[in-house]
Amino acid sequence: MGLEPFSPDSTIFRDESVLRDGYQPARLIERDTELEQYQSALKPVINGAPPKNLFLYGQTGVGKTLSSRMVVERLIEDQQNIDGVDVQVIELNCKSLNSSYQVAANLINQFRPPTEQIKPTGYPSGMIYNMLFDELEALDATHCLIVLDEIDAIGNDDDILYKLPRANDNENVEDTLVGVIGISNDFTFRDNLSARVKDSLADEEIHFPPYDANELGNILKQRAGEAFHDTSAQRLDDGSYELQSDILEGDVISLCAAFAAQDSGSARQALKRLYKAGDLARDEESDVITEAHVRQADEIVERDKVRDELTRLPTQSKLTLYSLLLLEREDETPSKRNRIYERYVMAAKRIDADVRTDRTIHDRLSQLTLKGFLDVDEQNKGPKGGSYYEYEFSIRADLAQEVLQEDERLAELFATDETSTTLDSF
DNA sequence: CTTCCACAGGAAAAGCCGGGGT
DNA sequence: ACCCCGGCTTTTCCTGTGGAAG
Repeated sequence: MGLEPFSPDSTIFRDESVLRDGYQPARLIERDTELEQYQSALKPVINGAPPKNLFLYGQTGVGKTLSSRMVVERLIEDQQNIDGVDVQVIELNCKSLNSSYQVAANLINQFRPPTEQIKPTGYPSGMIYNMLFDELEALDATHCLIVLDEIDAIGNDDDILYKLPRANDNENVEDTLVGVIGISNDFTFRDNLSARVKDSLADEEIHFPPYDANELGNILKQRAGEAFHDTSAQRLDDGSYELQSDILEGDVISLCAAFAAQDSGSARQALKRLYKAGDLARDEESDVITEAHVRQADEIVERDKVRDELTRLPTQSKLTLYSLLLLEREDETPSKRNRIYERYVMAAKRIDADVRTDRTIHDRLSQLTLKGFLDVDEQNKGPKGGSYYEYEFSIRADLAQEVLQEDERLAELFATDETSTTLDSF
């Protein structure tokens, strides 16, 4: 087959990395209140006082990590001109760390040179904290701020969130003033923290609300100005942006913003759509990004997201979906729980999975509905039928089938299914 | 210091049943 | 009177921990 030669873009993207995750814009917009709050919460540090412990929370893609990084950078820069204050900051993403122990071990390794790294397991839990305290004590600094991103990953084991904020009070560390900044996507995480942690960790809480369509629009304009050819963004006095572009058709930005606002209020989601729309235009060798590209991009992004969530579902939920898929094929949807359960039992037996009771499957169905995969319709026919729910797919059935087929355990259901359609012998 | 086991605590599942709307 | 929803309680299962034993 003939390959097209690679050649750099001349029409759409000037610098597409601007639209990627992790790009740090020169200016973080639409988060003024939060930045201000954050900065003022760190003021004690500059005055040489013990730092406050902070807790930042809000959904993904609302600027928590970026805000934190910017404020911290600014702090480090400014403190250089101030005598008697020397701040060190260490940042740790706790995403794949699910215990206090692992967080502590990783922190220690961040302090140590590569030759003196410790193993991530094996030490008594008391010792690991002492090692961490020793490292903090030995720091050549007056303050140490520890930023723990995605801290909700550590789950219920919140020991370290008690020990670190209290390190000074308990005289574990005396020469360095320690402050903890926790960042979390999970609203319930804070509530589930033990009382002693809640007390010590959250001197101040900063809430990051989702962006509205207008705010997302400005963020997109700001980035678009850098990302695309023949496009420039101008910041106005009121903080909003004005865009001039030969690449982006009129409603492209506001449409991306609207889709993302409706979906989650996440800047990441909005940027993804814009990026994807640009991709589509490039693939078509179009000179402009049109509204149609955005609609198509939205569908793709949305589809990928659903796909992702579906893949992660436990086997029992997938079996439940499979049952509904069978009914859909037989034109029996919407369908009530009993009918779904019949199919479920057969399917579960066939792949040798545990067969749950109908009560449990009922719960699964509610969950799936809550997640937006299914739609439910309440029926009530009185004495000659009673009341019950009818379920049907809210997502496209072929997408569900696609994902289910990829599941190892469910694969054989489809394998036999292709050759003989004996399943509807009931 | 490792390995093994027992135990606890929590989460998922099962079981129970009153209620709601027609 | 029909039917099953959904809250509540009980049971079972699972995982992680700490302590004892090798």
